[in-house]
Amino acid sequence: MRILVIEDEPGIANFIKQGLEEESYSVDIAYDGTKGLDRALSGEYDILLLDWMLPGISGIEVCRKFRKDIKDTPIIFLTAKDTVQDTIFGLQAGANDYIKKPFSFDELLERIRVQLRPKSGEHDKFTFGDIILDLKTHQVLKKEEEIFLTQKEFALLEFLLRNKGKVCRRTQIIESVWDIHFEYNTGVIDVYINALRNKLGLQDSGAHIKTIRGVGYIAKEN
Amino acid sequence: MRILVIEDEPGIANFIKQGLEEESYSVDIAYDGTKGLDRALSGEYDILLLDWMLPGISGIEVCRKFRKDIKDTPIIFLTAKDTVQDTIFGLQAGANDYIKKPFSFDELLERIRVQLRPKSGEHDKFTFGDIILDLKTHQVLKKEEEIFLTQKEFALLEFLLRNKGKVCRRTQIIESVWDIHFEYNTGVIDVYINALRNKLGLQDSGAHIKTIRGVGYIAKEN
DNA sequence: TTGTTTCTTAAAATTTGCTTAAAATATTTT
DNA sequence: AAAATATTTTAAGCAAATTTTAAGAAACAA
Repeated sequence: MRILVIEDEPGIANFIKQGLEEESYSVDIAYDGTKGLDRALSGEYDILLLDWMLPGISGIEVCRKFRKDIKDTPIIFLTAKDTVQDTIFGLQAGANDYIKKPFSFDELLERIRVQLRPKSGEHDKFTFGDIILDLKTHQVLKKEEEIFLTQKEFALLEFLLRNKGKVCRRTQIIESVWDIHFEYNTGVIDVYINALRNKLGLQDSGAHIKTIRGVGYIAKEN
Repeated sequence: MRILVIEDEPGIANFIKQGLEEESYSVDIAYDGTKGLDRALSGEYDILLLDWMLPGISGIEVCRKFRKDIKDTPIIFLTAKDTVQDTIFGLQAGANDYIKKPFSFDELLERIRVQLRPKSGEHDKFTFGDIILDLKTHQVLKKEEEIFLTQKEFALLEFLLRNKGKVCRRTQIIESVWDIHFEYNTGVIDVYINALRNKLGLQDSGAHIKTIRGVGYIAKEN
């Protein structure tokens, strides 16, 4: 993931760069608006962190001009203190989020993750014991042999494996796999978990789907 | 952590409530602006989720009136679709953040965490002697090994550890963990404390749950 | 001691999940 | 278009785990 920081104060810029690199993002810095806009328009970045007050063109100008060309790269504004008004102009200019200085680094990280989340589908293969789920070919293999899963079964398994080792709450599952964002009272999840467990033959595979009562499920390797 | 959801659509409200409770927040719902404002002004909440369109007083009015009295409780607006303008009014009225409907539950969670973090160091891991409680994976570990706790056991331990070193009164416990806000005469707490002490094997762990007669319990490290 | 509070245990009540089968939808084939 | 097939969802009975109640034993304070 490539991040461009457009920020004139070297102290802040380097602080951000260093921190993000520790999180294994790849970070470039531009120290003024003009250079920043140029680099941003190269289109090689996944997200922009944009200071409000900049020499050259102001942050908001950069934002506006950038948005004319590139619509989908998220922009997060780094606004000074209390200027709600700035924030507002920023949002109107096409920013996706804003964060007030001084901010905690964790906060910045979470903002970035929120913006990056929908896009980041890095993996195209997941392993689970002796089972392999391949997103490209949309296949599930167990020791060379293919296990045929239906759409929903596949989607559910994919979700569980994206979160391997972490608890998948029922609400998360119903959101991600079934795309139901409000009320639900259904036992579908149970039925599909059951189907998965049967089809995958998990007994001897070094993996299992554990149920956590009252919460959800977790895909675990032994 | 107590959260008040002010939202007139029961479907959405309950969905949020359920999801947040799975994350072990304590959630109340108000179905219109007037009631919502009343409850919010009681000052017992750590964060407000506020719908824009409400019967009674509008969300923005609630926000404005609330901010006159209480400055520091974060407010997150749940705004409909694309109305940037609404967002902007919301921020001017004193909201801290906004999230567009329909939103993914994960995004809401991160927004909430971001708001809560600076205030009281919202952790996702707690330690207690040689025991680690992990909120993300919903696991309790003791020297690499997992200790399986039920929902209530987990919630109780979490509450004790959030208040590590501080006395937890029985009323507080029954309110936060069992969500009982009135009279109670039950021995559940005792039963669960007992279960915790047994399951956690606290003898040699450098930690213990001390009972304070007539008052409650306290989780202490030696 | 005496009365109160907490501990411990076991059983009752309740909730939650599993498993099936059948109903409702979608998709493919004829 | 109809029939056949496959997928997805609902529903219901059963099983199992969790939660709560209750009651006697133990610990504590006065």
